[in-house]
Amino acid sequence: MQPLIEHKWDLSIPEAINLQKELALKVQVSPLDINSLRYIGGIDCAPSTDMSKYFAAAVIWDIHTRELVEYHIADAPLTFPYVPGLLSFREIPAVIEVMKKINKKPDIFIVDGHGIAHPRGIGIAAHIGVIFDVPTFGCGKSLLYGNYQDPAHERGSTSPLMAKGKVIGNVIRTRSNVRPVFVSVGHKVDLKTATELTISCSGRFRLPEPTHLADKLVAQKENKSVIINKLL
DNA sequence: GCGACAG
DNA sequence: ATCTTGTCGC
Repeated sequence: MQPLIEHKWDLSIPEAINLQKELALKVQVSPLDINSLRYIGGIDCAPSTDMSKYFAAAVIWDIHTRELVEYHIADAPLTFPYVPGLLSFREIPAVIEVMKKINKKPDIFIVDGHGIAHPRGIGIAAHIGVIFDVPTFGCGKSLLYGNYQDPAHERGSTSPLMAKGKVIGNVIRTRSNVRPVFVSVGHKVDLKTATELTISCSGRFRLPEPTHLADKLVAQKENKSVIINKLL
């Protein structure tokens, strides 16, 4: 897979913010039938120990068999600082590299991070969706933007994530009595479908299976040879 | 001006 | 993201 929209990544912070405002205009929130989704992509990233580069892991998980069908890892130089709201500029260069290795294009991608639940409406999940023009949504482990009431403690409970009087995502309890995850649309999908998919991909862990697997895979970054056994 | 602040 | 032990609970 290759990005359809290409732009510079070595930008100053003000330039990056302006680019986000432009790209935010291209974000599409549209209905997507959950029954048409079988191959679910999962993406997660992590910096190298020496902080000189960033690794990105991509997995493809079959929601029918509930098994991993493909996985890859890649890296790219780390050039951008961590600034809340500008995570895309640190991680997407590595994501572009793993995407190049994907053989079977997934029906949708779940990205570790936020979608439109972002100060300018374009978190990393939305940014990836826009430049690759594929369905994506974000599943973050903590809050970046918005307000919410804690959802009930039972698995499957949800509570709307709000900002400026609008619903920008859902806070979802994927496991009973465990901290919830923050789901927001990225591109070419609707919140209801993203929410239902998150719940149907979860159960064993706090994170939905695709993201959980990508998380475990990227954690093996520096030793990428002994991973196969431990992952399957 | 004072907090908040994905990974 | 990462530095970190034991411990509580399903």
